[in-house]
Amino acid sequence: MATTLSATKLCKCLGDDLRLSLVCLMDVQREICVCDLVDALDAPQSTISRHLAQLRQCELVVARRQGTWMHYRLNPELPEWALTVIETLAEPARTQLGLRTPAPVCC
Amino acid sequence: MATTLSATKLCKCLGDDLRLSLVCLMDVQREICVCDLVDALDAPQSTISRHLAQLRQCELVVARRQGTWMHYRLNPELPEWALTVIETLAEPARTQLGLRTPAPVCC
DNA sequence: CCAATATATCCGTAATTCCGAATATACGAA
DNA sequence: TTCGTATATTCGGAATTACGGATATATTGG
Repeated sequence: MATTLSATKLCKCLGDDLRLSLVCLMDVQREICVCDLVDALDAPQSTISRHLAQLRQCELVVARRQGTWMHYRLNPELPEWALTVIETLAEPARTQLGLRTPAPVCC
Repeated sequence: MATTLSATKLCKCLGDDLRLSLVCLMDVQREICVCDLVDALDAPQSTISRHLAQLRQCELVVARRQGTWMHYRLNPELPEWALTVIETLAEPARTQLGLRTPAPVCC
């Protein structure tokens, strides 16, 4: 089910406030753990986890386990066009979505 | 109902094969009329028209009437980041969606 | 006014996506 | 093993979106 990333699929992933926020946060912080994501964005944990799963499934992000924590970051093997899109969107998205760069809280 | 374009909304618009195809075709051809779109993409006219309406409503594209024909093109007042996203996606999308640049047929 | 062409909109239905509480799982520490 | 914390998954229902045939509208030419 890990169909390779297509332009349409990338856009679908980014076409949701919460997922776009997640991706933006990962774009600033090289790596960020779920607890930080949960309290940076105001949404229940299950919702965030579900969206993270979706991003993982599209191979937009990868996760690394460290003990109980999961650290997420953008997939370093993203095709260049995908990365360009993300970085182009990051700035307008941050202001539009009211994201302030959160200081790493836990981990 | 013409809420200004946001990053999320742009992605939502582009997160559909048909709409992305439409946008790609407008990105190559400066201007293209509906009949050309209809026979470049293999979809019923009402479907294409509906998606065009959606793109119009998000202000991603603008239309110009010339007699019976409608000519569509990317909104020239698109914010720069939006245009960058579109142009970044255009190339991979074209091959992924199997779009060949169609020779203008009518108009 | 009428017919023909191009395009848009309506509308009922099908498909997809989203939500969040509840529950399950994974891991470290005691 | 048992507990506590962190995260993931399940599940049923709500909401959104997509589809396309039928129909409406707009425009030109006769």
